[in-house]
Amino acid sequence: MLPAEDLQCLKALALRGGCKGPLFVSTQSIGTMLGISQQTASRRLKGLETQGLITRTLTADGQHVTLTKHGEDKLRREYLEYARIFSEGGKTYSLHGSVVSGIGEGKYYMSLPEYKQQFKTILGFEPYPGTLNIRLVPASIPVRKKIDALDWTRVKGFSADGRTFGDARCIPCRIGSISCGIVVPGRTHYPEDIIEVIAPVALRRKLGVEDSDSISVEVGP
Amino acid sequence: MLPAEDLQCLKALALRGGCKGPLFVSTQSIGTMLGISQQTASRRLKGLETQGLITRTLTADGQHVTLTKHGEDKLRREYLEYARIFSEGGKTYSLHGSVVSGIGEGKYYMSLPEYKQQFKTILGFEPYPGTLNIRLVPASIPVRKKIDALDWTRVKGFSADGRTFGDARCIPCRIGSISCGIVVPGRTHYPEDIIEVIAPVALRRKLGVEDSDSISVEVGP
DNA sequence: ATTACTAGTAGACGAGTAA
DNA sequence: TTTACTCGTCTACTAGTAA
Repeated sequence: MLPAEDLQCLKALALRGGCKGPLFVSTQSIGTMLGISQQTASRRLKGLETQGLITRTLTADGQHVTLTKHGEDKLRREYLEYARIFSEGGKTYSLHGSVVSGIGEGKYYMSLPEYKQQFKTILGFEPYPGTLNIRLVPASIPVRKKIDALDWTRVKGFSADGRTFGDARCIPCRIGSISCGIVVPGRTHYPEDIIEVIAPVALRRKLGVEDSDSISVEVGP
Repeated sequence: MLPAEDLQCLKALALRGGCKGPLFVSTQSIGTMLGISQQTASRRLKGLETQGLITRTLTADGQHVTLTKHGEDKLRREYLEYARIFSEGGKTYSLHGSVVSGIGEGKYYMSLPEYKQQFKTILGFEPYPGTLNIRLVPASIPVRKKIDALDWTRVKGFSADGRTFGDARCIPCRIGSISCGIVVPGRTHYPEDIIEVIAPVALRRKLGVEDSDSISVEVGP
């Protein structure tokens, strides 16, 4: 396999136009570009030439470097791998954790018609009055943070009975084949390792889970 | 800047799904994947964690690795650079060389109406009877080879006066702002450092060049 | 100015091994 | 099984310098 430093150097050359025509560089400029010494840059270029990834013609004040077809192919393969990371795969995120008990607040909020109606619009189902609280495993916390950057829908707050109910946000998700939603209260400082899931059915019963059972939630298209 | 080996490791993790959820790996498996030892793989992962590019949770029989937002951003930046290399830039190739004299064959062939008509169809102009021969600088030869892979149009051979005239191929190009074409005879073994350019005008006169003057040709959309 | 050699050295590597 | 420590080796780096 092509060593990582060689790939880095090859990419830098391509980025400066080394695929499209002879690129005038010096080992000094390459060195500065990659944060290595002039001598190391010299060795790097010689190595790339030996591997048939570039061709060089030395002049008195530098050298003309061009990527060969082989060199360009190596980069294209790399490019396709990055494309696989970001484009393909459908961007479905998985959260893993275990069922925990909330303090029953979720149940109360989900019974309020003002919230209920909004969730129906956002998620396409009328939520069962109750939430399933899940404590994420530590490894899922960074994933949860990335999910934060996705398209959440705002749930508007309201006033009723002389009380103020705050904003929240919601995103669709799935547990197994059940369409659910993750709900996060608006302003309150919410623990980052807990998520609250709502669904059209009583999840605990439907899934046959109880506290400390492990569970997975899928988010994304 | 992120060391090349760290980037390589981060990419490998992302490729296995480390962006989308906790990825179960062992330092051994990472080592095998990257062609390094278990110990080095361990160091690599610890390093990535220290830099805030991944989070890890160790278990008895391996570890769960997840890319952080920061780590994913690093890769996305890299991806965009590759995209710049391959998508952007219009894929205009530059060939550099110096004017040389041919043996007058080009002039003869370009005067034959059967060829003339085909070039008019392909290039959109009636070629001046004569070709400009260019000897490429060594650095341009790999570029020429890449151009070989582009869309050439076949020029059909024919028989006339009891002689057979062979196939050729042709691709549009530009010298300065003049629309030209590169012509390569079909079967004959043609020197790889020489190209023949045809144009609607007498190029030597129009450009004011003579033998050994240097010249650039642009190929591509 | 360049490239790239030699020399000396710092740091990365893998083997062995503990936890 | 794992992870990751120590340790000895050797690679790969930079400085100096020739061409």
